[in-house]
Amino acid sequence: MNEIEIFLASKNVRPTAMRILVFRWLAKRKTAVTLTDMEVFFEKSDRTTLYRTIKTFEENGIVHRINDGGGIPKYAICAEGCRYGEHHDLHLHFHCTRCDETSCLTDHQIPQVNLPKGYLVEDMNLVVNGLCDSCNVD
Amino acid sequence: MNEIEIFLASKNVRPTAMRILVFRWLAKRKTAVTLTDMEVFFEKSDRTTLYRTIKTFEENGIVHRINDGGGIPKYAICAEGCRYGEHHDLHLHFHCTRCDETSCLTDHQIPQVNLPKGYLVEDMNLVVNGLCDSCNVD
DNA sequence: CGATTAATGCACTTCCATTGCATCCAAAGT
DNA sequence: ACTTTGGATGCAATGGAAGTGCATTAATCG
Repeated sequence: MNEIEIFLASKNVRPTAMRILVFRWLAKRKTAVTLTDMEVFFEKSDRTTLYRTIKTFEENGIVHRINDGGGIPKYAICAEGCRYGEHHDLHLHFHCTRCDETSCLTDHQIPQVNLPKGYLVEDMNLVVNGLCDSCNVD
Repeated sequence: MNEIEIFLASKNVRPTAMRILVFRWLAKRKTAVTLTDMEVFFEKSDRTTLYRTIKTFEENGIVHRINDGGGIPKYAICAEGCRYGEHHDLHLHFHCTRCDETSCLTDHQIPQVNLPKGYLVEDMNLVVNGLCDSCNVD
């Protein structure tokens, strides 16, 4: 078993060939991907399989889903220590309005916010829209 | 002309009967609504009309679109001084995971965030998930 | 009152997510 | 090695919601 197989197994995900391929591909990406991105790259395999693969990953704390406002969910590999329903990815997400790429700025935590009395925080999601460093070059 | 008609006209939106009804309804709501919510309430009128009504409102700074992570956009009336592409609604949004209602916490601004060099901010969207005061009553 | 422009309603298309079911594969027991 | 069993995969179909084209209606302006 290689590193990826061990990792998947440690997350209670059976390391099938497909899952290993998908994970390896995700790990190399610097920005979050949509299901359609996956479908384009893995043209040999079925959309449903990819859909369920990423869903399994999400449910087992391997990736987190990002909603950057575009309406289509994107996925990126989690930081360490995530579990389903208990993700530790309270970093902010940056969505570039020019290239439409969304990336995790894991070094940038979401600042503390105060809420009105009676409100209980479970999770937070901060998306910053603008120009990424690659596009901001006019 | 009543108050609503004057307001719509001031936003360069012709105050038709439909639009006045929709605006009045929106103004009474404490939480953001989906297109489907509107469709259910205004069962007499066509979905497309409601769709275009809310779109017109959005384009003219009357409502803002909220993406609470559920994938389905929601809408709420803007604070004063909004224009299209220049919304002043950098407040945070609270999404209750129990009742699925989303509300604007206009008193709570999004805290300042620092970004890596080269990144240009155009807009921000902070959604806090958790239990609202009504649901947090175990 | 007629002409012009915008708003509305209906039908249709499109885009994805999601599900049902049959098949395949791989692990676990015999 | 064979069988059994459950999960993984692939195909087909469903479903939900956004969006578009076009004909019709309503409203404004001269």
